[in-house]
Amino acid sequence: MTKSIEDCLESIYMISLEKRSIRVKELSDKLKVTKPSIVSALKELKNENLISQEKYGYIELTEDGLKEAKEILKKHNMIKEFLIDILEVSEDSADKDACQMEHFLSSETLSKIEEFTKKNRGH
Amino acid sequence: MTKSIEDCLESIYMISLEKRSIRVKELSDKLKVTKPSIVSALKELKNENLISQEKYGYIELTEDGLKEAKEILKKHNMIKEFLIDILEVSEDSADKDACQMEHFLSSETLSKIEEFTKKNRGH
DNA sequence: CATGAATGTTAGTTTATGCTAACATTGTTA
DNA sequence: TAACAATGTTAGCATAAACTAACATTCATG
Repeated sequence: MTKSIEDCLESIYMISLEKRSIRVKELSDKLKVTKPSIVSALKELKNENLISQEKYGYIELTEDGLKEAKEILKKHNMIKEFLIDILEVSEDSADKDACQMEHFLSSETLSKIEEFTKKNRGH
Repeated sequence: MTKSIEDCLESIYMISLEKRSIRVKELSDKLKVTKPSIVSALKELKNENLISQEKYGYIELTEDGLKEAKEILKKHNMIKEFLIDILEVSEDSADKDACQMEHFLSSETLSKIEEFTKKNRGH
């Protein structure tokens, strides 16, 4: 799965935590890309059976999609927590940077970040 | 300047620290991309007057290119140092991850990383 | 010094990610 | 309920970054 498609799945899940219906427009606003860009990401997510959507209808996560999205968000939040709690980065920058880092950081660095945060949070 | 072009400039500088002559082949080996990919990056670097190269000849940094390259490498090393000294990531992963992070990290996160390393190195 | 190996270049293709313009559908409201 | 606003879709284009295949040049050595 590519970065843009993963971002889209992640956003679908994040929105789904607050409201039942998810629309192209909301994703387009959240991710700050145009609606056609969202539509093409959705097409791929449908191909991979991670979401379902009737034409012109609402977007829903499948069971697989939900599982995948949870993992992505978990990683995102882990990095964000590190940036905010350890490095004292502002929430905005932390969110933006975590959104990039989540896509390529080595598993080694990822686990070192997690470990470091556990040990040093609150110091 | 895009990521791939910046990577190329950075590698030219790194190689230049060890030997006088820099060739397409060395860059292609170092960056693990094919020679045509290097050639197209070099073309852009020439356009921006950051390097000079005669056809089929050696690659040299211009004054501007040297300045730019030094800044890029400084950033790279700063991130790498953080990953190694603070998070205790292996050199290989640190190098690989720093090479990605250097391209998009917010200036805020960058300066927080630098600050944190200064304060905590050796603890 | 001729030839083959190494290196450099060009042209063209592919994939990822974005965009705009044009059009289709749906929803709202005067 | 007709018309317009909002939303969704399609088609086509642009750029970045990679690739392969084919070809050009240079170098090294038999």
